[in-house]
Amino acid sequence: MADREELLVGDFPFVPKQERAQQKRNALLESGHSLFFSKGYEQTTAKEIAAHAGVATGTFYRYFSDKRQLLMALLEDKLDKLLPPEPTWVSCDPEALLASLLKAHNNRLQEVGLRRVLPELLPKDPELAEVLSAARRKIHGRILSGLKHASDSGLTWKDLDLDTVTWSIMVLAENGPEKGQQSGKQADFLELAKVMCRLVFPPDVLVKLRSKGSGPAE
Amino acid sequence: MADREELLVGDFPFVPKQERAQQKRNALLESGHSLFFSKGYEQTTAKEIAAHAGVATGTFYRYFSDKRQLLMALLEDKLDKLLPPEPTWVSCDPEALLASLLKAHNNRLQEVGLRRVLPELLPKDPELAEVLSAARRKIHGRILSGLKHASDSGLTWKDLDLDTVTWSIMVLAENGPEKGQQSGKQADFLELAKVMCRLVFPPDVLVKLRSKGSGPAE
Amino acid sequence: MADREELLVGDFPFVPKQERAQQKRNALLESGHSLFFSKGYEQTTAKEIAAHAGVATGTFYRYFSDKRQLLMALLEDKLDKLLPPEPTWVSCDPEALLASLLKAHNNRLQEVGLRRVLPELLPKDPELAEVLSAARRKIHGRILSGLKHASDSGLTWKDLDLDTVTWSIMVLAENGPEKGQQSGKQADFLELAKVMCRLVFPPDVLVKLRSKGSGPAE
Amino acid sequence: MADREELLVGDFPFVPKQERAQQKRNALLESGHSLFFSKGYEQTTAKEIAAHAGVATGTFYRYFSDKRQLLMALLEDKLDKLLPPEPTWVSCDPEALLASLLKAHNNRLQEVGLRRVLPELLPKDPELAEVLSAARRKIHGRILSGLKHASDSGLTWKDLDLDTVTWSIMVLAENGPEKGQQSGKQADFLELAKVMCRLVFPPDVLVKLRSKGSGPAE
DNA sequence: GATGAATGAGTGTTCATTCAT
DNA sequence: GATGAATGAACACTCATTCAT
Repeated sequence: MADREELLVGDFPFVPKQERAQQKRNALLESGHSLFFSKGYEQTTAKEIAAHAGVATGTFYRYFSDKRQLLMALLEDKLDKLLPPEPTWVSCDPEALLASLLKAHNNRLQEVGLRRVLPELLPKDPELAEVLSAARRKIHGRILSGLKHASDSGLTWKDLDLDTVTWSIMVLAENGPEKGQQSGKQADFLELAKVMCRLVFPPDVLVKLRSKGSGPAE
Repeated sequence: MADREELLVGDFPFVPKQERAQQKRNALLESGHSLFFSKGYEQTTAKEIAAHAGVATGTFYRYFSDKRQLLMALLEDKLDKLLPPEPTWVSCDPEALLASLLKAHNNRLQEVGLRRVLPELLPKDPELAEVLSAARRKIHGRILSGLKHASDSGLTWKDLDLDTVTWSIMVLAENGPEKGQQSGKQADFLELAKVMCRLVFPPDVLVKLRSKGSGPAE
Repeated sequence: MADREELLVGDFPFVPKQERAQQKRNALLESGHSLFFSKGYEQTTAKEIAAHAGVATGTFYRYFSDKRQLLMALLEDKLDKLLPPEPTWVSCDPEALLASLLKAHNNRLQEVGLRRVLPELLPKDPELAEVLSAARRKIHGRILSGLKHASDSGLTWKDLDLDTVTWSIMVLAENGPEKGQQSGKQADFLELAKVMCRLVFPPDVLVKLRSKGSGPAE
Repeated sequence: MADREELLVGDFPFVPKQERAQQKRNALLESGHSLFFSKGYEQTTAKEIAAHAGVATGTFYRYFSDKRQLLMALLEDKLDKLLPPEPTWVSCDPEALLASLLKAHNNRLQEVGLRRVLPELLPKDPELAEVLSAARRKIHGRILSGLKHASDSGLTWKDLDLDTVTWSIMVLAENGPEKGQQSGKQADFLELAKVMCRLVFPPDVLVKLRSKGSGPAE
């Protein structure tokens, strides 16, 4: 890859093999990520990933048993970053707060970039599906837990099923505005946040929260 | 293959060629549909579709210029069925009405079964993407128009962006409960309908509508 | 093909089957000819030939065992027309006479149009090659015989091998000017005739022949 | 495959990769050449060429983008060898000289062996046709230029069109005796040379040239 | 460890030929 | 006889994976 320097300088700094290996592995992961993202999974060949990472084809198979495994590694790497923090619903301005959370979450999604490959693979890779499903369950749990806090404080609608609301929020966040090029208008994050808040809080609660001034954040 | 009728009816001399051809074409469409659905588009070969339909490889190419064209034919066939009617929001029980609409829509989606292939192909087939995008725009338009009616009658929230609400309803309907195998809980249609109605009507409006008596909707 | 008329008129004129068959056979031959000519042999499919002749694919195989056989039939049909008459060398103006013969021959070649397919097939079809070789031997024989007449009358060069001269004349005629688009200049038939005559007659013989007056040729 | 050298020389450690690759490329070229020659272009499959060269199908496509490209490479390789030197007409024995040139040219043609494929491909590959046409124009130019020299020295017939003569010589040389298996007799090179010389020089000029003894070559 | 040339099963597609109607 | 739908072997070409160097 870029080992020429060592040869010139001698074996001096002696970068531990493991570290060099890690670099290569990361380069491959990174290349896989960017190629999967831009061309899709099936359309990306192992050779391309290797070339893009500056290593030989065979090297690819030293670090990953196959293309699929690289994807799984990618997922493990990135999936944690995808997990949003448990949202705080009770604040002086839940709408604005939620909007900023949504924006941040969307950026993470964008950066992770797996939206490009997942739909292609989920249906035919049950293991992958399970991994992802677990992640979604985790997210679902966090949101639900946040809602329960608010609900326990009597701040939410009484007639809505919290589970359904949770699920709705998650779906709306996942298919967030950014993806919405397809549908006509680009709803912006604040409007989306308002919609979500409407599902959670009766309007008067929002007014009350706002009037509290500096509501203590969780 | 599909000669069963003759067997039952006896030797009615001539099955018109066109009809036989239609039968074969349909068998291929059907096979394509079910294989695409179960294995995905890329993983399904023309040979397999032909075999599954009980014809030879070459026969496939008599009826369709290639795999993609079969998919497009499938889409044309099914896309109209996918279009939901413009929902009527104003009724004595919008929630129940909406729930039944959602259920019907979901059945259509299920039957059409393209959810399996579309995610795989959309990113790499701009024409297909355009066709679908147009369909979604149409749906979006219908929902929005329905909401406007209700809004003009002063029945809706005043502080929510109709476009965003429309988009939210569409997204929620598309990713409806059935798909929710992935996320833990299966929200049922009525709960989902309630959530949607909350986005549209203030609770007191719903009460008023209900009290109006038995207005028959659609 | 165009049998609908009979059905309307009844069995009245009763075109003998053989004749109708001949018509179809000829239509197929003609279609084969024109398609082979314009697209080459391999590039022409049996289906196309049938369609162009206005009959069904299967009908093709009633009249010809396969594509190759149609070509052979074509050859037999056309090869006789290809045979030039034994040229008369001794005339008052051999050059002009030869030029007109060349022109006529070239027209025949053009019309027959097999130059398009023969090169493609000769190397891989020994039987075809033999048929053609026989034809060429026949032509060679005719030219040689003509030359011998002239030679016996003492009109030709004495130091040239008649066989080689014959062969040269044949080759030049076959690759005649028309084909010469490829090489830069388009030699015209008279110049070519002069060249051929130079191979046969010493210049003074030509002068003598010319002075003989108007001997009618051929 | 072609490692015989190593076996003889011992284990000279590294056969440079490039050299191994060249060997394989050459083996493929050679296989292509011999298969095209014996079976024709269309009848030869890439798989066969690979098998004949002792490599796998995929390897073929490492060295050549497709079958056609291998042919083009073959042509480039061989076309230069095909170009005859500008013939020297003025010598003490033009006939003998020409005969030996013809023989040499014929050997080259034979070795190149493209006569087998060109007729098959020329009509349907305009690029190939252009490449070949250019080569022929070059040859035509060389011959014509040689003839002009002789003509300027007043050694040639005055009544023949030089262009036509040039073209005739070229055609005769191209369809040289060797190809003449098809026509009955095998004219030999000397006789053919005599014929060509007759087209260029009046007999008395030849006598004069011969009597000169050691005529200076060009 | 790293390389990249080699592999060969697998893909979509064509077309000469057959055969039920 | 005539039809044209059906056949299936064959082709050019790709790519995940292996392995000699």
